[in-house]
Amino acid sequence: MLTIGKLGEAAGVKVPTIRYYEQIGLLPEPDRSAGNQRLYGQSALDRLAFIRHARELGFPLDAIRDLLSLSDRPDQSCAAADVIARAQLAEVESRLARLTALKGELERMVVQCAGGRIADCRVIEVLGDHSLCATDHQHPESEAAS
Amino acid sequence: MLTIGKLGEAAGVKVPTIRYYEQIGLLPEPDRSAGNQRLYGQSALDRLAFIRHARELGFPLDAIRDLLSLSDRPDQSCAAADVIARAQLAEVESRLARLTALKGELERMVVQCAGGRIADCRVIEVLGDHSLCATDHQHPESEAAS
DNA sequence: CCTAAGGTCTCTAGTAGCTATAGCTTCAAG
DNA sequence: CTTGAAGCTATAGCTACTAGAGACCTTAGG
Repeated sequence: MLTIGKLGEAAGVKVPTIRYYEQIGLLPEPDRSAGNQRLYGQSALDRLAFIRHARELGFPLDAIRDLLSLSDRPDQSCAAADVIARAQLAEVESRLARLTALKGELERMVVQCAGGRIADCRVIEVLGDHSLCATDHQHPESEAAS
Repeated sequence: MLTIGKLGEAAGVKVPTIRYYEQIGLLPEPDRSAGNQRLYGQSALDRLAFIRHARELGFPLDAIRDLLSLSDRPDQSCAAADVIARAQLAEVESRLARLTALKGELERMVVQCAGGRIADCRVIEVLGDHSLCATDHQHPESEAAS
C-alpha cells in the first residue's frame, strides 16, 4: 500500500494533482488509513500511470475519462478508442500546422530587426500592421499537459 | 467615434474581450457617451489591432503589455522588443518540437490499432505502458490565442 | 412621439488543468 | 517524546477569455 506521496513519485504525478484527479472523478476514492490518509494499491498506480501517459500525449481529461472507461471493458470493440486517438492526432496536426506558420512569421520578424530605435523596429512595426505578414496565421489555440 | 461593437468588428475582437482588456489595463479607459457607453477613436483601434495581431502570433498578454509600452516610446532602443520576440520564437520552436514527437507517437499508435476488441487495442495498450513508446515525449505545455 | 429590436452596461461565474496557500493533523525517525 | 516531514481540507489563483443575468441606451420605423 502506497501513501499519496509514494504513489505520486511512482507515477510521476504531483500530490495535489492526484487529489485533483480524485475530486473530478478520474481516480476512485481510495481506502484510508486509521488516521484518514489515502492508501493506494497497484490498480490505482496503473490507472494513474495511464492518465499521466495520456496527458503527456496531449489528450484532454475528458478524452482520458472515456479511454479509461473503455479500458475497463476489455471485450468491447476498440473502435471508440481509435476514434479518440485519431481525433487527438488530428488536433496535434492542426496545432503543428498553425505553429509552423507562426514560427515562420516570427523568424521573419526577428531577422529583419536591425537593432535600432523602436521607431524603426521591425518587430513593433509588423505587430502593428498585419498586412506586413506573409501568412494569415489564425490563432494558435492549444492545450496544456504537465 | 466607434462604439464597442464597431471597434470589435473593425479589429476582429469580440466585445467582451475588449472589456476584458480594459479591465486588465491593456486598453485605456475610453471616453463615454452621455448614456455611459464606451466611445473609441483611431488610437484605440490601432492599439487593439496590435494586441490582436500579437495574440495571433501567440504572445502572452504580459509580453504584449511590454511590447505596447515599448511602442509608446519610439526613441528607445528596440533591443527589448527583440528579446521578447526571440523568446516567443524559442517558445514556439520548443512547442513545435514536442508536438512533432507527439504526432509520431500518436501515428504509431493509431496505425497499429487493428480494430478488434479493447483487450487487444494498441491504443489502450500503449497508453497503459509508456515503455512501448519510441520517444520520451515530455508534456506539451502550451498556450492559446483567439 | 412611441415602440420594438438590438446594442451596451455591470457583475458574477464558468472553462482547462492544475498550483499555491493556510491552518490543521498524522506519521516515522531519533 | 519530540520534531520535522508528509498528509488532511478548503479556498483562491493562474491564462485568456466566454457566457449569462438583468437593466439601460440608442435608433429606425410607423
